[in-house]
Amino acid sequence: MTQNNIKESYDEKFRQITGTGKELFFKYGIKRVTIEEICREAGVSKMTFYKHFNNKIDLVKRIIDLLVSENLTSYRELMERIDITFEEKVRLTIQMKLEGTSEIGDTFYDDYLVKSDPELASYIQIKSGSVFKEVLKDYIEAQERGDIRKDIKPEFILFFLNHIFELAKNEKLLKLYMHPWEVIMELVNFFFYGIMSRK
Amino acid sequence: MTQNNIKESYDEKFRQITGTGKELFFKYGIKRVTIEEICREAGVSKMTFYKHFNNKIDLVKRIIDLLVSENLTSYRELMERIDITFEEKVRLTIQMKLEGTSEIGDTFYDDYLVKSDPELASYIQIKSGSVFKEVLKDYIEAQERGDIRKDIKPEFILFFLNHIFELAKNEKLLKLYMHPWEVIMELVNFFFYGIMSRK
DNA sequence: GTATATTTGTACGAAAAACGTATAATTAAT
DNA sequence: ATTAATTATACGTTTTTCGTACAAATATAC
Repeated sequence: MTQNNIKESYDEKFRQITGTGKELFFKYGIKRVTIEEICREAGVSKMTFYKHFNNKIDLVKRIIDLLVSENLTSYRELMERIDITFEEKVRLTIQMKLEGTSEIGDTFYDDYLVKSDPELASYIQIKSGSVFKEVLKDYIEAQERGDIRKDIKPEFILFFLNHIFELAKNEKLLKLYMHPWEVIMELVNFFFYGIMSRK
Repeated sequence: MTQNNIKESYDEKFRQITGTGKELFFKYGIKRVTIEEICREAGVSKMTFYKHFNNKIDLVKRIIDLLVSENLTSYRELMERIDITFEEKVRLTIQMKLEGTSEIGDTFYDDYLVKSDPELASYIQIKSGSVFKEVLKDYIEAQERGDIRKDIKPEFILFFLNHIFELAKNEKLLKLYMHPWEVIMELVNFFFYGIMSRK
């Protein structure tokens, strides 16, 4: 029980920094946010920042770590449920993405600074890869069980899944529907059933 | 007709710069956007920028000028219509604001740089004041015509109108309704009829 | 109380970014 | 050929941001 409150205070600062860092990065992009700004907003001195992180890129990596682990946790919880079908699990996975729990790719991978920093880019690559592998495993299992038709590559499914939201932003597509979420629905249904009417 | 195309090219650059400047300022705020970035995005050299503008603040002022004049034009067009009642005109004015035609106050006045630069702040004050005066004049006339009840200060009306959107962002208010636009509708109806049931 | 761990504020030099200007070359219309 | 405008490059200056050092302050443990 020794030094318990001290450690808590230490972790609290860590959370404050990663929290406001995430917020500001999402809003303005990594490049436009300064360390001093993060400290100011987080109510933390600059020295404390450097106690926890080497530099801005280091902070970004820690934030990515947090996001990935949070995502994986809720993804696993979802996949372990036994009260819903596989199809419903996939639909919920998409909904999770929609609600913004998994912003890693969208926010960080498109960022200018990320693109110009090859080391950071590969870090994200590797992290994303680990998630990719886990999801892929689930899909291969689902295929073996017969939840997915056998004559399709699981990698193709993941690829399509990851690009649904980019497709949904396509202007020509958006014009065909009243609301943006209708486009998503259409794409998701297309994803499950193709163009054939259900028997 | 001499030097016509040259002038057009000149104006074209002006429009490109103000256009992308407006876009970037709206997205990230004035402080976070650099002149070089604007030039890059606008496809214009830095020298050309300085042919047209003295510095970033100068560009901001020109953008405000454009916004104000655009707003006034469409406002006047609206008020000159004879096919709709005064109430409908006011409702359309609010809708105009909603659709983002009049972003001057919301985007520029809240900006950090604007706040820290007293000269720019007063410039916006004066510009807003000129719009305010014109609208106020219309409302006094409407009051004389009997479109608005006599025992209310026209200045109060304008004040409330300018604060509707801030009110609509209030979290406690938002929780009471399903959609954000419902809050606006409620506020607008409250604005017209108070709490009394219509006879 | 004292000792220990952490945070803070200030100040500072170094590095990087952005600013604003000068100059010569380029483009395009007259 | 002339004129006006734009561009590319380079450059010195100013401003911002970075990362660190050190002393003071805060809070907990013993």
